[in-house]
Amino acid sequence: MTDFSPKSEFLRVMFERGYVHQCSDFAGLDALAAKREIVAYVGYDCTARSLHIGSLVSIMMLAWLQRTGNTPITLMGGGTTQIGDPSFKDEARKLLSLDEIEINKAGIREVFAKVLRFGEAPGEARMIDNAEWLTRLLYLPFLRDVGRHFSVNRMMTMESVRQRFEREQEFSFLEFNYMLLQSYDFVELARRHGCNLQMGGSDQWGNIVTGIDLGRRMGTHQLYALTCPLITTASGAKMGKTAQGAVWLNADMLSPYEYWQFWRNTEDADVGRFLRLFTFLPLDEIARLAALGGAEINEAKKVLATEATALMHGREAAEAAAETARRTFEEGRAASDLPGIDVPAAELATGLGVLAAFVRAGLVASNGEARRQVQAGGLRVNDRVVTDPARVLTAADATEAGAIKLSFGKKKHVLIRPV
RNA sequence: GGGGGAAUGUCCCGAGCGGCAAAGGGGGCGGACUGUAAAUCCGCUGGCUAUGCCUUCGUAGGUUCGAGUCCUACUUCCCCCA
Repeated sequence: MTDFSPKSEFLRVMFERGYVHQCSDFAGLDALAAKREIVAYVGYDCTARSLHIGSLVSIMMLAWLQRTGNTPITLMGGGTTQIGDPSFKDEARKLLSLDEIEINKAGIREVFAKVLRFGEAPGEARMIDNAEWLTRLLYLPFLRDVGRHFSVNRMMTMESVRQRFEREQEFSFLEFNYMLLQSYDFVELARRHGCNLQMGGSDQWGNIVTGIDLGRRMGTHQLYALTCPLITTASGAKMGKTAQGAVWLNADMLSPYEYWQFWRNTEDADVGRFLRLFTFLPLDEIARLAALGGAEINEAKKVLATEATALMHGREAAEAAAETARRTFEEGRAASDLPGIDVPAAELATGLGVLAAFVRAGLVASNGEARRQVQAGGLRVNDRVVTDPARVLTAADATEAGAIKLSFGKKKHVLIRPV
């Protein structure tokens, strides 16, 4: 794989930027890409109201695919989500109701229009839902047409599920069918839309090549697999976890400001790699930024944060987030567009306990935690460390900007606005 | 079908001779040092109207002044024999 030098622009970008983990046939895929004839899909199950940055690598792959003249398909898993992918899972996830799936699907759809151009013409992206065909399958015909091509023996030896069997953990027949459905999706997309490539995370390798196999047995054109590596941070942690949980892509789940902050806090050693994976900046520019040493690397992190945020939330929101961060961290002022909560003026008039205020702002989970943080010196009001847990906030604490700034640690700030 | 073991702080692992808000890790959070980084060191890591009160150890009962700890039944999981 390392000595392969691609002729097509698409594969060249994939290699240069670090998107490639495994491919079923580099040369074959390269030939298709050179003719700009790739029609590639990535499937997204509707397990939450928004995708998180775990899905971002594959979204970027689709974006590059389109930018290099090929055709992307985003497949919503309206059908497969009703089953749940067992790959590399310790236990079955709980079944989602059809209503939940619909809500999630609606939330997830939004993100793709930001990096892909949709339409009907060649080279324009399609959005398809596998519920379209999966919900209409008839059991016996499906078993006879598709099921007969699957070897249970072989499926049980697949890496993605082997642990489940080895540990003798429950593996339901429902889950067992996921692989059949995903494989069938690939065939269906090949037939309906001329799809010839499925991309995804490295954990999807088994499911994807099984689909290629099914295609061959069911007489489609040649299908291909291309997977990207699972992204971890330089210090080995799974990427995309914050105190609040996952790093969501939708603004209603995680504000652009917080999203910007996530990227801003990237480890030094990851800056170059993340710039290549998560921005469209040219490689020479990235090389220059990644070469910055010592404190100067912070400039590169700001570029990363702003570019990555602009991709998901728009240039304007990204610049605003950058500016808020600059005022907050570099000037130590209370930028007015920090996250904030409204508190009735009447309540402030009678006095609001600091502990309760921090809980209300969502910075700490309980009064008890707030109390402990006071002892640790982790809470500040208008940049002054809180030392007295009995302290009461009143309207007099509002600064000239008209708000009270609560800080938890060095990085989390919330404004209390009297209304 | 028979025999033996296990379920602990709702993030995970895990100690716990009847006095336990319950050892120790990991993870997470805060503080110090830095550069909003990493590494390192220190602290915290049930709730509350808080020198006290309330709720936690698979579920439901029982013994006891007092139960995570003992007894009974049930649930789930693991191991051995058949």
